[in-house]
Amino acid sequence: MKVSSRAHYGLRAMTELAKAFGGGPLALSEIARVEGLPATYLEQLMAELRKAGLVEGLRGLHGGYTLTRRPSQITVGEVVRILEGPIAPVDCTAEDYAAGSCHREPDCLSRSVWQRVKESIDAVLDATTLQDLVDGREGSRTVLPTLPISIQKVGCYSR
Amino acid sequence: MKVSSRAHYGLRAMTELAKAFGGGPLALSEIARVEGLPATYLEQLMAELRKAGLVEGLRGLHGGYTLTRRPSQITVGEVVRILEGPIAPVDCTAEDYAAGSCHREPDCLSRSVWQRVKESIDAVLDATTLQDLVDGREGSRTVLPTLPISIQKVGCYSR
DNA sequence: AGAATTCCGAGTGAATCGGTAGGATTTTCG
DNA sequence: CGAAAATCCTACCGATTCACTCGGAATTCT
Repeated sequence: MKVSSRAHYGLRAMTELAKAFGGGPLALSEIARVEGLPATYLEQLMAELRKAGLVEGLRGLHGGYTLTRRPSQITVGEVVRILEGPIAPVDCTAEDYAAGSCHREPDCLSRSVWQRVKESIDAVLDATTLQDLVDGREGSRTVLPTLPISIQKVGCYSR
Repeated sequence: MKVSSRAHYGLRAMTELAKAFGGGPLALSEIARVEGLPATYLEQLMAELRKAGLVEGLRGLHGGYTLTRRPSQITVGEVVRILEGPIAPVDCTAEDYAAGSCHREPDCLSRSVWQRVKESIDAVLDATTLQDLVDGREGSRTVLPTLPISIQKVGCYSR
């Protein structure tokens, strides 16, 4: 249950861009220096974030990267999914999983718990924006959909 | 954010043992057949679960494995941690992480979100017992400690 | 005795991961 | 213009990990 360094590095780069938001573009070399990341590797990650439309690159002298949206409008979930692929502890919990394509599904007892794990990860990642991270705040977005009932209970009991 | 096949297979094997609990020991070959898992690979996983004290093996004819505790007293979290290692999206969220050993910790903005991801995964895994899976029920154990506030909120708002 | 089973440790092929290398293109500035 | 600084693009690569196999020893029941 580790997150790849791709997602980890990429998110760190995005927090730097969030801090720099409003000023000019931030050079990749600068991000790499501040965060202590290998520049050429980070280059690949930025390319994917750019293709996904989260950042744009400006070439030439004084070039660099900028966020295409305000930091409060970009969730950690977006960033992670681009670099990490879909959040799915097991294949049959991925969004693109065709119901029934695992022939064991009818008598599979373990799927439900992985499904709840996935949903709870999604909930955290989608509730948190880059701005939240910069402000050192917990996730500010309330996520509406189906949450694990066991967790909802705990939340309510706690009052 | 995938779970290894070790944990996945191991949990499936444990659900079979949970179903068989109370009867005699269940042979590994039988588990492998029913679950469609490679027997010799599963053998390794069972060895780890045995060394951890979750199952015991009985050799010889009509031998096999049995759970050492009732299925309602074994959580999915225990099983997964044995086979998967500690749940930690990034190293600095592991239990054995010495605070401050990552020199970037003071200005690391991303750690908090990984910490909340870890806690929410733990919450799901520790709330669910093998008996819950057999009964097709959600996690029955309420987990007391610190849950992500954002999620608690959602739980309460939903009433 | 013999069959069925768990136990044990080494080995292996392929995939993935984290990272590098080299160069082309674009932009700014003197 | 021409040099410097930056992004873009594509291929490669070494190490590790992963999922799995193999061979055999020890144990237990019939």
